[in-house]
Amino acid sequence: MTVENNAAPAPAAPTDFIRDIVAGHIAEKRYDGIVTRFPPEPNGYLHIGHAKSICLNFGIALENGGRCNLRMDDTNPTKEDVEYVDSIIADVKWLVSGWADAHLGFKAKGATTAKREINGRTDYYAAPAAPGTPAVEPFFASDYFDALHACAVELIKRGKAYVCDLSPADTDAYRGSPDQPGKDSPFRTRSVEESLALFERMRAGEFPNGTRSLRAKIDMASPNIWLRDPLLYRIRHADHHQTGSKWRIYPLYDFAHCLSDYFEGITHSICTLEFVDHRALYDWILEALDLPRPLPHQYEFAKLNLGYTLVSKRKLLQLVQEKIVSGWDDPRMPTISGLRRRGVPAAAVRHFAYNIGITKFDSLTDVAVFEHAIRENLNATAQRRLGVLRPIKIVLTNLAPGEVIECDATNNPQDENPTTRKVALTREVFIESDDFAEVPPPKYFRLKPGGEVRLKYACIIKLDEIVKDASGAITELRCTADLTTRPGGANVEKKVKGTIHWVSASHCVDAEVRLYDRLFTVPEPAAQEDFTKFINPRSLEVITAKLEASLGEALPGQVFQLERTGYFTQDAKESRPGKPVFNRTITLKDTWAK
RNA sequence: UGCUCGAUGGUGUAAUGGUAGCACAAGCGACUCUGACUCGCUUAGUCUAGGUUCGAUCCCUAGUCGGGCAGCCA
Repeated sequence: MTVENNAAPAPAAPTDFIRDIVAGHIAEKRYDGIVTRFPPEPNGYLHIGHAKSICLNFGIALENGGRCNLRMDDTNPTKEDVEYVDSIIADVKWLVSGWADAHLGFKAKGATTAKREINGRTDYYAAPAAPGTPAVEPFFASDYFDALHACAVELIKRGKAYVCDLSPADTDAYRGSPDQPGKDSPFRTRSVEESLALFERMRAGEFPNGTRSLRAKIDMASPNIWLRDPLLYRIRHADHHQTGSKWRIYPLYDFAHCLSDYFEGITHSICTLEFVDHRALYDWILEALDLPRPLPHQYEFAKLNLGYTLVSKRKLLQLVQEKIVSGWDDPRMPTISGLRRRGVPAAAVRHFAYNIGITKFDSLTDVAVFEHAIRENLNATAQRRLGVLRPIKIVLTNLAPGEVIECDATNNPQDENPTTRKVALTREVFIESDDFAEVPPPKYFRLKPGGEVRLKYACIIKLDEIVKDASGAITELRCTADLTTRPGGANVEKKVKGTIHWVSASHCVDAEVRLYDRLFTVPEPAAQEDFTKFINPRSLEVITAKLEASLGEALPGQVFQLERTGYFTQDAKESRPGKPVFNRTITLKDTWAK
């Protein structure tokens, strides 16, 4: 069982230029309801950049009582895989869970488009699953291959598309360049009948890859390159992860996407800025088909750039393939699955997405904004525990061997009515080696020769003696515990400057702890010629820590604050009973850092 | 040098013709049985030049700078 953390308050709904547009459409009653979609290609794992898009699309659906369809944009069989389909479903569900689940658009398993007539015009509609449908799944663009094919045939019949025999290289050459108009393909004037026949033979698999294509007949001299008779279908003798060997031709993005949006009744098709130039084509295709229902429209926003982070499926794939990280879900990865494994709560990701806003400005977001969202959430929700990362032994000489003093430790001081648990104080305890200095720097609050410090929840101790071995290394610190400073004792109110964390040497568990740091040493790894040269050599440090005994039974998915140290979660993948593994989600802020 | 999108403190984002605000970061201070949290204070901004207007971050013109586009990828 996992414990989900959605307890932190949700931020107020943001406003931005896209939400303003939607609000305008609602005011003028332009659509029956608001339907958005999140349409990843299943060729990699989702990352923090996708989370921004998910939060936007689901947020708009949620705020307007609408729906956001999850759709696999799987029109290129050679790059896609079911592994990715499965991970995307899991990641979207995780991110949306406890927030917009009710607005997540899935379809009945196996359902595809329904063909129907509206006012004498042919229509295709892909309905969402009715409430209570037992088996559901995401929408797939590949579900629409039949409908898409019919639309392509219709376009040919209308004289708006033609089969072109130009090779890929010649197609390129004929396209011209941004400042040079293209020239018409010699096949542009081919008859409708001939194109229809050839397209059918393409579909039947009669021609090799690249020998022919279906093209829209628009304008080879258009200043917009995407209007220079763009390809609609290509021949691809490849099996598809959903449709098997049925198809030998596959639609391209521009043709499939606008129509998939239309089939699903999408009202607002939101994508990133690199598609601005495609919008004219999006509109052209839908308008060329004379479709009976209201048409969707495309709106673009700037994708996320995050400091010290890579936000590109292609580059993340490279990290995985070159084994620079352990996998897509390596806790250092900015993938949703990596963040989840790291211990980042979904609510923190959502809060972050809301905080950064939606604009058309190509910005670089400071990773501190993300870290703040994580700490803010975890501070409110995480149970506190004691754990020592780099132990140094203390002997409390006035406690008898075997003597156990039970102390009440607060689980979360942020709670309105905080609960407590028992921790054992014994003769031998560990403290953090950072919390002792034989030669203390200025303004050092912690344990030092002749000094006093409070063991949190226990009592004040005084350092009497430093014991060293033959080589001069410190083996233990001998201290006296002032038990009158315990809660309820005569001197509880005694103030010392430093309060430190500790664990009993006899009441603790050893755990492998993985200390993660940022993966890159430069703010913009993507801007480097070779980002693999800027991997942070200290992005992972593995230590054996001494943790409070209760952490031996920690639940995966639950994030704890090790007091004064940071937030940690049990590794869902590699932690084993009796051999726990913890991941550091993030450190606490440290304003004393030397 | 075609088309296209953009530019507000260090960073990100509000203000759409009427007091430039918020968050993060940074600095200082208070509090503290977490050098955390919280609280208070401080530093710091409308790319440039014209124009319209009583009034311009906002509208117009020109410029400057930056992003994107020439896959049979999405």
